[in-house]
This record gives sequence, C-alpha cells and structure tokens, in this order.
Amino acid sequence: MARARMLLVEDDAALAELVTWHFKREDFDVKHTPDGEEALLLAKEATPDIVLLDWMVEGISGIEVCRRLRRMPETANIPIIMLTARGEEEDRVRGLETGADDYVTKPFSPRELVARVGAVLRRVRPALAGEALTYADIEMDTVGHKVRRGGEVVPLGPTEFRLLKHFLEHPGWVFSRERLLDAVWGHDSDIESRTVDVHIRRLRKAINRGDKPDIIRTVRSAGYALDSGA
Amino acid sequence: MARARMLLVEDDAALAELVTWHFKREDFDVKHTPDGEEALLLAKEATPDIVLLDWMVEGISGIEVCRRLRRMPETANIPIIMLTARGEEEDRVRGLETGADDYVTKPFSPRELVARVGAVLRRVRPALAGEALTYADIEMDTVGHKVRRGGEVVPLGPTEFRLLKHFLEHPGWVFSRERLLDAVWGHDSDIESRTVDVHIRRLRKAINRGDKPDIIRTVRSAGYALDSGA
DNA sequence: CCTGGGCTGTCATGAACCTGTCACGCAGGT
DNA sequence: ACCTGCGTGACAGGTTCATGACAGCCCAGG
Repeated sequence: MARARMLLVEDDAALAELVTWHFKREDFDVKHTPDGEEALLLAKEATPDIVLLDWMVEGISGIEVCRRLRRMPETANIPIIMLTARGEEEDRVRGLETGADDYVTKPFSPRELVARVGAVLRRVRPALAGEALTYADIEMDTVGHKVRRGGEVVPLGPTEFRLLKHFLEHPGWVFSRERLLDAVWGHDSDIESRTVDVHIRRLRKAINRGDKPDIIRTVRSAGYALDSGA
Repeated sequence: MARARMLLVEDDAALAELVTWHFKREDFDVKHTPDGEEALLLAKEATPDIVLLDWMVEGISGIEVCRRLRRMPETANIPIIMLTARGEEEDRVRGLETGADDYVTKPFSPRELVARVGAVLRRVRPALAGEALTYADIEMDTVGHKVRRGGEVVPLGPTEFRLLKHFLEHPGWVFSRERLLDAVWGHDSDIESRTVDVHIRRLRKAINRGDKPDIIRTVRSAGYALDSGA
C-alpha cells in the first residue's frame, strides 16, 4: 500500500520533531513546515493525504490556513486535524466549523493523535488503511488490485483502476476533467483533457459488462461522477 | 433538505434527553435506545446517518456494538461517535481503533458535540451537513451536481442549474433580468435580456414537473424570485 | 534481439443535447 | 380598449459528449 503523506504545520520545533517521529514510525511520509504560507504552497503541490495544523503558525493563523485550504479546489477535501493549545470550547467549535475534521488540544498523547489520524484517514482514504473500497455492488481490493462487481471479477487496466479508485474514494462527487487529470494522472501531466473521456468510456465498458446499469454519470459541462442513481 | 437521521445509544436517560434536545434543535431526526442489541437492530433497519454510542450500555458493551456495526455490510459505513465517561488514553485509542470516527469524553459540551457531529457528517454526507442548498422542498447538492424536489431527482441542464443555484443562494430576492445575466451568464455576456425568460421557463418546466406548485415568482416589470408562497 | 499483445494518448466523426432568438398570443394594469 | 410585459412553442446553430479507429509505447516471452 502507498505510504500516507502528511503535512505537519507547527512552529514549535521540539513538538514537530516528536510528532514527526511518531508518524514516521507508523510509516507516514511526513513533510514539515513552521510557516503558514509555505504550508499552503506545499499542500497544493504535494497534495498530502492529511494535514496537521497548529492554531498559531508563522505568517498567518492556522485557522486562516484551514479556511484557505478548504477554498482551493485542489486541497478542498484534504482532511485537516487542528492541533493546538487553545482548549476553550469556543476555539474547538470554531476550528471544527471552519472545516477541520478533528481538533486535538495540547498537551496530547501521541498515541491518541495517531489513533485520531487513523480514524480520519480510514474515513477519507480507506485505501490507505488497507481497507476495501465499496460502492453499490462494486468492491475494490486495493491491496490485491482486484475489482468485483456483484461478485464477478472485472478486469481493469492500470489507468482504469486508478480512475475507479479515485471515484470510489469520493462517491457521488462530480470531477471535472482537469481535476481527474490532477488526481489520477498527476499534476504535471500535459495530457489533453478530452483523453479523460476515452478512459471513462473504457472504464464504463469494463465495469458495465453484462447489462449492468451504468454507474458513471456524465454531468454535461461539469465532469463525471460515480452514481448509483439514488 | 432531507433531515439527518441520528441513532443515539445511551442508557443515562437525562443525558440522552439533553443530547436529543440539542440535535432536534439542529433539525436532526433522533432515535434513542438505551439497549445495545436493540441499537444493532435499529441501525440495520433505519440506517441512520450517524450513530452516537455510549461506551457502556445495557446488553452489550458499546465497543462491541461498534465492532458489530462495522462488520455488517449494511452498517459498515455509518459514522460512529463514541460518547463516554472513560477518558483514559487507553480507552480513547481503543475506541478509535475499533472503528469509531470520533471519541468524545463526558462531561462534554453540547455545542462541541454538535460541531464534531457536523465535522464527521461533512465528510461522509456533504449533502446533510448544510453543504447543500435548500429551499422549501428543493435540495441542491452542489458537489454532486444534483437537484431534488421532494426527494425526486430533477434533471437540469447547465444553465438551468446555475440559475437555480443563484436563486437558492438568495432565496426570496427579486432579480432583474440584467442582474441575472450578470450573475449567471457573466458580466461580459451580450445576451438579449428576454432570453432569461426562456431559461426561467425551462427551469420551471423541469422543477415543477408533476403538478408541483410553481416555486418561481414573476414580479412584473421587476424580475423573478424564488418563492414558495409562504 | 525480436516479436506480439496489451495499454495509452490523440483524433475525426456523428449524435445528443443545450442555447439564444423570434414570433405570436395572452394577461395585467391604466 | 390599449399598451406593455410575460409565457409559450418552435427552430437553427453551436457546443459537448460518445464512439471507433489508430499509431506509439512498454514489457514479457521467445
């Protein structure tokens, strides 16, 4: 399984090191910055799987970083855990309402932090937790690279697999071709956006085999989405 | 908008009432049981959108309930928040590792609990967390590009979608044709203002399908507005 | 080293759908 | 009754998407 990439935004060097150590032990790929502005850049480039965010960091406030991450389409659904000394109910509620997925107050136990990160990741990126992805009658075993529909194994090529995986991680969401190119092909691919159509078609052909209803919805002038029809 | 359904498993009657009150105020549909076995049945039948689970409930332990919910395919994806007096790190980590999405220790602040429920739901069901635009019996899932009226999916073209979205963002407001052209078509569109009429008509036709009352009000010599009549 | 098969990206074509406009008739206000 | 503004149906043109074909690429096996 791919290593989970974490972005740690924390200006207390000692704490940052402690956290880094713990997550590296859990086989995370940890990037660290004490600076808020840099955090935004790193998040956009490296697209981490999760962000740990201190309330007060250099440059801008953590909560502002959170807000901006949520506003940029490329980073809007990266899970964020706020990590701070501010334990007032007021602050916690504000953090959560700003779009944070969890809020941990210092001092915290590293084990609990690891557990909370695990809980959030399990929810957002089940594939990283080694779990199977499912939607409607589709199951994807990310470890064994196998996809089933209604129990039957569906043969998929590499790109079709990654494409379907991305859809399964965000069922129901509509993705533009550009966003799919970013997510499935990588940020630096200079690929014609119409090419996505072709891969969608190949994925459809493979997964709808045998009169199964089409599980991919075309949203005209917007993109594609996984959709069971409900 | 569809109300979020919550299953509350808690044997402290007073606390249950408190929690129920707070979430009803947030327009949740709350079902309550003090019994673990019954909780499993209810979860399978009613498929709630979220489960609040006390650590110790009658019948079986909360953590066992959690484990079993995760094992049943029908309930495996329902988010669970553990809700308990056991504040030991050991317990919190165990709860999270068992599959809980969050772990809140008593005594907790109702506001924070509401915020945490919101954070989890935002992740799992964006449409339920207020990320959907709603007015009267109309819901628009902006992420999934889907519109429902009274639960039924309404097919809309791109322009109709943007038009309705603009109305939903300012319910009740009357917009002149020029204003709608600016907002929906863009400031630099040299389009005949009467064209708006046609799109209003198309939107009406699509969204009033099936003898539903007209939700768009024509204001003579002023423009159009979203209006349920109340 | 060569070969063959699968995978990938691109393109041309046709179909389906969306869109802006018009003409006409009706309705509301004066 | 008159005038102005709105609703409606039709339609041509344009845009977006689905589809089939094709050449380059990579890799496995001979």
